[in-house]
Amino acid sequence: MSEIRLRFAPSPTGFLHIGGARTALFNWLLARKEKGKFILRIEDTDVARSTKESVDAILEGMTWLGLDWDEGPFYQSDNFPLYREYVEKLLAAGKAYKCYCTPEELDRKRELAISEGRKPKYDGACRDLKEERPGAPFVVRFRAPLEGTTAFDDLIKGRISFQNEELDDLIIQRTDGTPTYNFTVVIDDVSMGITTVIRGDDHVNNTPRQILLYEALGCPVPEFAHVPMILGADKSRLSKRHGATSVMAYRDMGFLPEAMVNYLVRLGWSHGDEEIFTLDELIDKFTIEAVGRSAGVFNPDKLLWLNAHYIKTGDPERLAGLLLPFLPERGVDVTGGPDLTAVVRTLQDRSRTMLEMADGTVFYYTSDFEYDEKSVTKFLTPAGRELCAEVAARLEKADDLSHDAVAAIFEGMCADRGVKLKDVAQPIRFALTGGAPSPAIYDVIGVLGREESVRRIRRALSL
RNA sequence: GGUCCCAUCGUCUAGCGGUUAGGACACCGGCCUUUCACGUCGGUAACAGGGGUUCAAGUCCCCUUGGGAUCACCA
Repeated sequence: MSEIRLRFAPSPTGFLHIGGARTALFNWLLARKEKGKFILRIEDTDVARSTKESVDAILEGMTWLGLDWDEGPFYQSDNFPLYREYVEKLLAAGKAYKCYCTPEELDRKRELAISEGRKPKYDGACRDLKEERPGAPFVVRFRAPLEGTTAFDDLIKGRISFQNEELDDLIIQRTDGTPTYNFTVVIDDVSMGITTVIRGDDHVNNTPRQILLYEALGCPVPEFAHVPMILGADKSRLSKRHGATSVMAYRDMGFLPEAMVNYLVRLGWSHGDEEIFTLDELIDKFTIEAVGRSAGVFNPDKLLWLNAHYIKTGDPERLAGLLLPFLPERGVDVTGGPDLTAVVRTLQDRSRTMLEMADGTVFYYTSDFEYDEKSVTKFLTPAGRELCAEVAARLEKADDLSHDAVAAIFEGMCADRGVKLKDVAQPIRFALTGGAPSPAIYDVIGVLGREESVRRIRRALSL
């Protein structure tokens, strides 16, 4: 069997959004699984709406998710001569014809049809025109069959069929000579040798027209797989009012790409009871047939849970690197402070996003924070002060600040003084962190180091 | 409105004729505990409705209802 060739073909009119990313992911996974090719094509025939910024944003999003492409990016705007050639070919074969109807005329007919309760499809006024009208502006329409049915076996949805009479003669070339979408996709998918088209659900209605075009061109029809839409909590199409829809916005909100990939793939696809998948596992286990047929609601809570999981189990060093961009805006400067990787280790279990983790780093790198007055009286009671002073003294003599060693110091003190751990840990936590929820206090001391820990305790005691 | 698609806990889903309808997120309890978390144990919660087919239907068929997509010289 020949190599499978798939493509992701976004139009560069905005950033890479959640839905597009999932479509790209499914294409990529199948390509990797079947050892085929994954091709990136930019659909920028709408010159007015397409921007370079959007192209960059889409590539950035793909790269962030780890979806690399084997060929491209190709730009449809580079293929205009090719499309023109095919239009001529169809025209010469009588499979397309020139239509001189003006947009105004068409609008009028459409309105009329709707008001009379008829289908608003092209009436075929120019379909059988005997002669050309030199100099007159025209569009080129595809001569679609009037009867019969066009059907295909969707890899996800099963057999879908349409009555040809429902389809009208679509415009393949505009008055200005530029080609239209339904035509360019077909030409490109043919010329790029695409064997399988995985795309959004919103394209099912375009599929029969495209199949007819393949047939008119005498080209093999690819397989189709239409992936269901992603909806917001109110079951309407996912949009800004449901929250961020840009993939990169999630990076900026402190999400890890592996969490996003894992979430996206599980939205509409499953493998038994499994929830957590690495990219490699996905390549191994993914099948397009297992993708569900119904639309799914985007659930930020579950994404958050996955993100927490990947932060918890992630490599601290890598996380430290990813954390860096979030620190300046919090006034955190790691130079001269505790080792960031060590800091990350204490925060992994309690951070659901890198943003939360970044917040958690602040006290480590702020040695002159303010102590809240109310809390001072709450934690630094006479007894608390006494205990803190002794901890400082014992810490000063300690040469090992490993978790176990610090634990031994605290436990030893509790035994000597006959107090509960809580009685000493809480005042110390307050002295070291300013009272914020913090990682385990033994670890905080270990990360802060002896000098800084003692200094902070003495400073609190001086209040 | 026409056409097309879809329908299991609130959400993502398992189920592919015979199950106490399973898992996950969220939620609610217990435990753990130096704060906050993590973790752990347990709990609430679903086959949209109606007809068939069958010894047997969440699973197959039809209808109803509900939801979504699409009907451009946009992609």
